[in-house]
Amino acid sequence: MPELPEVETIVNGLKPHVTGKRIEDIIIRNSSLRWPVAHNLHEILYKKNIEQVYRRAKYLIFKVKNGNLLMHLGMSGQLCLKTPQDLVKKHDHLDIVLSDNVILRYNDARRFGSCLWVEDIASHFLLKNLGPEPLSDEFNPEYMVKLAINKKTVIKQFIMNSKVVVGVGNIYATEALFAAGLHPLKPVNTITVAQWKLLISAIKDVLVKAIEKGGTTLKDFVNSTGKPGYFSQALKVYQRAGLDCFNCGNTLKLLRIGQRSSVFCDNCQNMSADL
DNA sequence: CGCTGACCCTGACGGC
DNA sequence: TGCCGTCAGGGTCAGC
Repeated sequence: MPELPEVETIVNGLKPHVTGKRIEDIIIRNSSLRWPVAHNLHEILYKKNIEQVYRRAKYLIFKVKNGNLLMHLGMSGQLCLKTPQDLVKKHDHLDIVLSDNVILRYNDARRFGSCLWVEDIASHFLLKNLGPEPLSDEFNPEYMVKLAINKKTVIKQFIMNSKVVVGVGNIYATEALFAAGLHPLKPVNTITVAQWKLLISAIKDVLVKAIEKGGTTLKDFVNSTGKPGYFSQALKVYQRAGLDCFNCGNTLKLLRIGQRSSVFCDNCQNMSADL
């Protein structure tokens, strides 16, 4: 469900309602997420103040005294602001009850998400090997050229690898490759500096625009207030296999790359080194 | 070390 | 109406 723009949208929505609030209760209805939710989470967090809320990769981080609550939404996770009057629904696995009757409610049908207590973010095994943020200056052509030397990995899997760069999931990888005119199966050691420049700008551009639209709702993405995002209307190739390319009119093709579906235009997206 | 595929889980959808 | 196969925005991990 959520890629970087969706998590960013949720974090931005939560910030004003959560920052500075005190944790009054933790209700765990189902602890079997990607990793088991600690049974003593209540004791750890009780009466602690949420000092800060921010995003790293696709993780949401709630900073409190002496540590952090690290959350990931997996494919189907939702994190919404609720009140005590809101009914508990199917797959509402976790409530973080805050002062002023604010409830942060985690819902996740597939339970691929996680909720972990982490004392030191920098050294945590889930975070310490992550690559740079895609919207940072660290994510630049020189960095990618250096990483791609001698690697035959195909470009789509490369940009979706969080050790290379974080936050680029299947939707935005697909869209950025189309925008940059690069075939998703192109080996990374054949990509020129000019092509890296084009691709990196395309990734930054698609992520920024998606954040501006409040994320992409394909099926069930909602922000912290339960509203959808509107970037799906701007998608050029994702979920459009078999339809006409907006650029050239050719039929868009579908491939499976690393168990993920990949839509592309074999006329506009080429394998060669020319631009 | 790097890459591939299996796997975690529920739900929606299409074909029969 | 139901059963079955397939697919879905994520990421880890074993095995080669």
